[in-house]
Amino acid sequence: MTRKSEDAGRSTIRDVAARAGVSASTVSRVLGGVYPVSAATRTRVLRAVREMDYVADARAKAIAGAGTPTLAFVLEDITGPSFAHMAQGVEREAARLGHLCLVCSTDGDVRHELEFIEMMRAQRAAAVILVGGTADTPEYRERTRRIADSLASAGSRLVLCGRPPLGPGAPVTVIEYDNEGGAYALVAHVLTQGHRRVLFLGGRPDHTTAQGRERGYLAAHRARGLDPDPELLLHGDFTRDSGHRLMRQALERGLEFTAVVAATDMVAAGALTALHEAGLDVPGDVSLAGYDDIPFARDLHPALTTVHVPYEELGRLAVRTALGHTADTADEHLLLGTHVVVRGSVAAVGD
Amino acid sequence: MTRKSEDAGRSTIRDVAARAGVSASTVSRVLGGVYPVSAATRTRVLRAVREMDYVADARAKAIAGAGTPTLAFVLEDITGPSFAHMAQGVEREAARLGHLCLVCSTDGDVRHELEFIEMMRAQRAAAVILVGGTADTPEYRERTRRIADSLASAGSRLVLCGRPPLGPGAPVTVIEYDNEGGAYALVAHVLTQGHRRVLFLGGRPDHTTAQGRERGYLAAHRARGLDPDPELLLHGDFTRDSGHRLMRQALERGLEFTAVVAATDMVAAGALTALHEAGLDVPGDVSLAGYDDIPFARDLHPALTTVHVPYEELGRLAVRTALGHTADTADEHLLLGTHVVVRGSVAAVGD
DNA sequence: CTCCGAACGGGAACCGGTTGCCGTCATGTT
DNA sequence: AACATGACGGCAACCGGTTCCCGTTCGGAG
Repeated sequence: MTRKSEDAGRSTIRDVAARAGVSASTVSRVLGGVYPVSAATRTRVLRAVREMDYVADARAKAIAGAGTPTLAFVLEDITGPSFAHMAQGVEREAARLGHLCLVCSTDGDVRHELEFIEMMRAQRAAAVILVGGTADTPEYRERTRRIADSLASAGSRLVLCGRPPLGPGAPVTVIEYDNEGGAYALVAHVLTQGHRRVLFLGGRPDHTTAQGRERGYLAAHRARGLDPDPELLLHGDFTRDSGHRLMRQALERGLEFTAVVAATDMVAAGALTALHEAGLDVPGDVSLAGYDDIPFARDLHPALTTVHVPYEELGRLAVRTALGHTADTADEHLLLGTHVVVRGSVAAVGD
Repeated sequence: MTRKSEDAGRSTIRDVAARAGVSASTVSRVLGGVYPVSAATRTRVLRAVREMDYVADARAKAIAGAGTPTLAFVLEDITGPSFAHMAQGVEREAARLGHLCLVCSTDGDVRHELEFIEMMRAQRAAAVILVGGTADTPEYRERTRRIADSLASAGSRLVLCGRPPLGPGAPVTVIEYDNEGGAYALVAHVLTQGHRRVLFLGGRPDHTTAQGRERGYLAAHRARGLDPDPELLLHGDFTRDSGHRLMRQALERGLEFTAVVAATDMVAAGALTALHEAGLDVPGDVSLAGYDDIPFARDLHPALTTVHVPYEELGRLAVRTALGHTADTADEHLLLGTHVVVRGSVAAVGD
């Protein structure tokens, strides 16, 4: 057994110092950077470091004031394609800037979200990024605002990514994309094709993202002087299964419609399968549109007309603005644009 | 300005102690747990903690020997559906066990992977989980083995999740699923339907996952005394675009085949679109199968026959076994089973 | 009314780093 | 040859916690 030198990773800066025959401060200086150290000493120290396979403890560094800050993001479900793209944006930008990322999924449970944020505060994360929409209730706003204050006073910052602001005065950075505008444009496109009964497969009624898209759906109708049948406004969640179930129920109940707009591409995918199962042709018998422009949208048959959202960019921006600001920066709000991607799933009515 | 008490987050345990009129040790004891503290003192301390919104610095705790260990996972691309599910498994299990997760994507770049692992070592992560296959070269094995030793000697552990072992003696935990077996079963199913010229849309030739699936493809043929035409074995990567491109090229080159087996569902999705674009019917003109059973597979048209892989379970297991073992546990190797999911995209030949 | 032990709380050392301050030594000037 | 000067490197304090060890104080038993 070569225990002596093989007890590598456990070694401290003092062990390295001892082996190099210098003091701990000198090792720190050699590793740290700019302080003048003679070439001979530097060489000895570096050799010791290499031989012992020494890596400074990042946590000790952090506590001593050196060390790169960590940043954290909290999301509902990493397997959702749009979440995943935001996460990718966050992670890439953080990596580019040399920061580490902590990640937590909450499964949509507010209690988990709270716990995690507390942990992030304990970790002294430079910023906490909340990714994706949520149920918007008064309690939620009050709670989140308290968290924002708490983080701000600890020198950190809360970032809401794809989630609306909390109202004026909260120390929060918000990077959103235009749910309502995107849905408006999409539904306008569908109406332009002559459709008049457009089924909307929405999300949970209290979910901010779902609400925005629903508002767009309604606004597009009103702008043309139309008043959509309330029966055509269905609620579920953002999963593929929800789309499948809602669509099947709609067909069973004999609802009449010539087009379907789904709150997400996932929902649209499930709906599409339900339509196929019912023997209906898309877009021959009924048109279909989604929202998010996930990569898969092109591979549905027919390829899905949808709304493109710059998810990765959203994540990147969140990181950049979060790190660019200090505790007492005013609240900030960026709204990214979206655009309709026309593919084959929406046809003119009666074609 | 109520600066006095609002300078919350920045407060240390000594500040809290001062406000409660006790020593830092006492605060630590109240918060920490089991040491006997009188009810009166405890109350005073807890009130001070609440008033100051104090949270102990997790990094300081960690360095002092208390504190929950962190664990880290490194993957190629969080937006890949199968990676995302593994990530979800890792994250959920870690959360259940009260651990925090660091996450890094490498974009398939080995240099990034190395950098990140070094960072994880600096963070003194309890375990580093490498998620997903990789290019398997001698250098890779040697390098990874060095990393494994390095982590082991630092009291941490390397876990390979969905990636093959490094050879005997490396201090590594491996949780794999049976790529070859799954592909074998899938291709056997296709051959049973009477297909004899089966196009294989593979991944990168040096990628471990791709290799396993390719071996299964070959083995299934040989088991029936068949010798697949080498022309039918194509290489790309695991993306949707790769599947699309490969399929289109195959059609342009006039390759003859009655079925297509794709290395992943993503590849299959791209291939399906290319087949549709060429005016071919699936499974009428050509059968198609994928691998991974991502949620979307059901919503392709026709629904995709594929191989189900317990990705989330894989991630959970990785965490559990990683944390269950100490530095000098022998290397360990778990192989999870897979099974074929028959949907509509493979039909009997000549039907 | 002592004496003893348990319950409680404080001081100080320690975890593994960084950094301000100061002493030493070798050099370059005059 | 004496002196100023700057390059190096060590000591010790500090970051924010935990925990060992020891001194008080208080209660009950003898």
